[in-house]
Amino acid sequence: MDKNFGAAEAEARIARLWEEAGAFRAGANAKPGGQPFSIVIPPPNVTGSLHMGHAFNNTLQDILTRWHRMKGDDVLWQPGTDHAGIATQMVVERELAKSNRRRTDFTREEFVSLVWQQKQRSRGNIKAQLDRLGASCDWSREAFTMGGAPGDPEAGQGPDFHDAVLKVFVDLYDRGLIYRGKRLVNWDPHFETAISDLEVENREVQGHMWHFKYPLANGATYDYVERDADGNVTLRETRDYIAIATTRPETMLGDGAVAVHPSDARYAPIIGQLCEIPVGPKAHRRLIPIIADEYPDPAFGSGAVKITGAHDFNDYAVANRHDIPLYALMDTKARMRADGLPYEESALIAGQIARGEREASDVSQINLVPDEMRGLDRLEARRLVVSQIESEGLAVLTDSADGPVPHVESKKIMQPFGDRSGVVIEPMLTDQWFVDTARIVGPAIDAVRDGRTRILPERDAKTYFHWLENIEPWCISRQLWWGHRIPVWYGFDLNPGTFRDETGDDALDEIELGDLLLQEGFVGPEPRHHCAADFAAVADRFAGDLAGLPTPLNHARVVEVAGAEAAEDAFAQGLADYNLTQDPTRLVYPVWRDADVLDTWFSSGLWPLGTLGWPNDTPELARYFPTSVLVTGFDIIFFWVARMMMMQLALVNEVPFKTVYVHALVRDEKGKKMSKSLGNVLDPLDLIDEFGADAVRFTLAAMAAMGRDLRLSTARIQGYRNFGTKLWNAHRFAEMNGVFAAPRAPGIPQATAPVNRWILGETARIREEVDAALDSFRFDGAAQSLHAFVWGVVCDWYVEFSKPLLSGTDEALKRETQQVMAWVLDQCLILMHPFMPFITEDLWGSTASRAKLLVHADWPTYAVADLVDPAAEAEMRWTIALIEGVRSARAQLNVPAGLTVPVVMVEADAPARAALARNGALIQRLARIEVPTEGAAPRGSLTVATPGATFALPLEGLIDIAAEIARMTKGADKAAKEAASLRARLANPRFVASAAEEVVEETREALAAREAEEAQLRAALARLSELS
RNA sequence: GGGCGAUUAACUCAGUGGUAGAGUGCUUCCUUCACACGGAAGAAGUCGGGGGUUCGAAUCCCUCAUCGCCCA
Repeated sequence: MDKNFGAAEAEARIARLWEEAGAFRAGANAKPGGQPFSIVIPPPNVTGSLHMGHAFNNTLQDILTRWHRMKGDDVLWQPGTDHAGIATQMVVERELAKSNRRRTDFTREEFVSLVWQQKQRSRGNIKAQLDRLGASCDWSREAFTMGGAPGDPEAGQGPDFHDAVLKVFVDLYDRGLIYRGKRLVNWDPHFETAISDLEVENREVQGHMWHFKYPLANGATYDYVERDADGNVTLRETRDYIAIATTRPETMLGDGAVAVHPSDARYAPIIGQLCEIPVGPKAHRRLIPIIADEYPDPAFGSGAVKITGAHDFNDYAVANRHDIPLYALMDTKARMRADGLPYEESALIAGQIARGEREASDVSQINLVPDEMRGLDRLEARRLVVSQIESEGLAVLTDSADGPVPHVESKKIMQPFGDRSGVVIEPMLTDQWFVDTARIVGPAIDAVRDGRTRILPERDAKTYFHWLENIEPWCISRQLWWGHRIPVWYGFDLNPGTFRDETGDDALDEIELGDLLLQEGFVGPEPRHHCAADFAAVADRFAGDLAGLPTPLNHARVVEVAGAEAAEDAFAQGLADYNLTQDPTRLVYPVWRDADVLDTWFSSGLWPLGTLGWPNDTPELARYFPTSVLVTGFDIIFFWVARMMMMQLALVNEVPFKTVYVHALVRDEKGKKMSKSLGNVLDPLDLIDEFGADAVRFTLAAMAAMGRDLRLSTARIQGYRNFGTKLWNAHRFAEMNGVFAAPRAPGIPQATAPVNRWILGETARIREEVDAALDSFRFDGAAQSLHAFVWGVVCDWYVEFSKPLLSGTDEALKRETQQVMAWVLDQCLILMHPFMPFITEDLWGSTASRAKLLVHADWPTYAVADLVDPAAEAEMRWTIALIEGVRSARAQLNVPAGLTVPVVMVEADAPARAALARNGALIQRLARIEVPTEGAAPRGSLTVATPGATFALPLEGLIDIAAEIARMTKGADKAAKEAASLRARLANPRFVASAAEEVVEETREALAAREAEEAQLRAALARLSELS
């Protein structure tokens, strides 16, 4: 054997071994009747690459997966990737940009096909990276959240996710759980799409707060009075304006009201009055009402807030409460609108609405952006608005060194940014599709409350509840090209009105057609829409809609066109053709499909069901659903976990998983969250290259304390790489000593020597510890126990103890030790395998001929009760104490390390004598002493005290008596101090009365031991002081 | 502003009622026939401050301070 494990060479070789054996296939190594154990991987972004968070996440899943597989459970770890709408579209657009091309240079179909090609190119990344990590997922079942969608070159090879997603949309739509509405949504002006509030990152940035005056209508005035906390008047003046503060002056153009708090006495006199927005051409200044609402904070700014319902979420709520119109000011790129009615006309209509002279029904054509600002960027418009107000003297002034100046505060403000685009998000009034989450959230809350799904750590259940209990409608439409296109088609809302086919000839002549088409309301203002999984189904619905129309319009052929404009043309063309030919087959009813796609999370919300083949009734679905465990980061509890819970419960009325293990984040060395936009992402492959996958995995597991972020340091990884080497060299030692060559009986070896009986017991302890830790998802506990056992027990002690036995002359003892060591090392490999799969599999294969790969080895079930021999354990503890005592004394007194010294047993009780007799060989070797003789302590000797015995190392002349006195005094003092503390505790009657009996007993024993130790050391000290 | 969490050895972190632990680093010694990615022996913490509950508190409660995260 080499001195080190060659990770780079071995990892690839072993991965191939597993692959060729189909070792990770669903159900591999399952015992007859094995319990199902299933995990779905949190699907990584298909065009992405794995960062440390993924490495962490997948290491934990793999540990659980390998552990259960070895236990003989029927295991499935389901892998796959996510189509990641915006992110993937962005990757392709960025690629195109390199050759100066844009998405819009292509048709939608062409572009989507480019994305599929990109997906083909990059999806191997994820698998290759997971393979490097040793992730034992069943790649034969790889799934993709857009599998089977139009254009998928691999359609039919995996689960048809597209089918499932559309089915769910249609199902929820039919149940009234999905609706379309014009709502204020977060709009990303870079990607020109709506995004959900979870995709918005609120960041504090440096901003400004401007203070402006809104003059009261018709020059009205009021007494403005400010009071201090005691009610004393601190300011009284007559004002003809109301002051507002804003961080976004450009939105003033769309103001619909000024709001004050109903309790705010300062403004009570003017509630209900009108005031003037101080921007825009003077001739068409708009008046807006001053209203009372709970929203404004009287203590903030002036206490008065301008209400711009179409551009702020808080204002939107106020506007809805007070029926204030929502005037949109910006286009999809967040530039000031240039469409709609001219400013003058818009201002006029808005004024009529404000005065109650006109209904505020559809205000979308009203564009209150003054002509000179139309098309400007929002920030340019802001500058213009500010300068206009200031030049007109309507800014609130404040004193400065140069006299009064406009009051502009520099302050930190919270601003929303798109988490992908990084641009400032604009609240935007648009038509979108929503899931009525309030109606499906109940079962998701109940399932966790009643324990059908358990969230670990428990604290994260609070986050889950908090979010679900305050859930907002979920905007699921995205204005993208890459994604599941919404299965909704639109067509004109045609109404026969009062038209009758007077001629009764089931045909329409030119006059009749004219009567029909020109009558008011023939085409309704909003298109009709129908939802179905495909065009054929939806065409039937539209055909049904046409039934009420006069013949032959009621038999118009439903055809699909690109959009509303194409539909107008097609419809007109059909009518014209019919009119010319009277051939009813020329009549068409054109419909067009919704251009939007679904939020990626809508499809990944189906992940557990969809990957298992739902809606088909597959054997895997029956076997592995609900899944056993979901392992995921806390940052997507809302995004994903909660939505999966809601969706699976809404669809099949079952929870998607029984346990959710929520892990913390892997942070960078500064404790910052790793993110693509920050560019501080670490590549786990670099670490694997440097230290090996086993070391990286073990480190992550050892640091996986529940609910706490981990900061990865390479020093720690290196430490666990060394740990792997340690394990390796223990095997190398065993090989050199014939351990693997010796004949072996199956099962747990019989042992007679205390050292062998002892290590069997220690192995049983560690097996129980590891199982208990993994049962409770304490990955760190399991890793640390294994580390302490393999290094601290097996390598430090058992291997050392074995040396004199393996090289000794007692052949029976030698054979026994070889067999026990072979077994113990096998147990190390088995128990370590879920954590360090590569090195253990390699050693497993190279140290014996095996019936099965280690990945399929049987996980042990032996217990402490079966294997621990208390007598052997006590004896070995004593042996270790003696060796450590001798070593410590030697080292502290600078006895040369290589020198074998004589030893005299000064006193010893029966157990100590027995232990010495049975373990003399190991003690002599490890402590470097000669065969002990019995007698009084010679002059000038070192003293070593163990429970029940005192030994002396006669080293007169070699040692410094004063140093020995100091050492002994220190030891005696320490024992005395501890004894005193124990004595005090036992002297307290309330301790004896109220503490558990075994605690009291332990304390008594500890006291006795300390007292005995002190006595031994004092006696030795007395002898020493005679010398000096 | 609301919520959650953290504060333990020089560093990174375990440890939820019974004598303070790990990895790395540090000191001294050892190239002893598994391993220098090693061995042996050490030094090192008033467990953030204060108060309380308890026979007993790093651990439970209160409070303060500092830091972090999430939400507004």
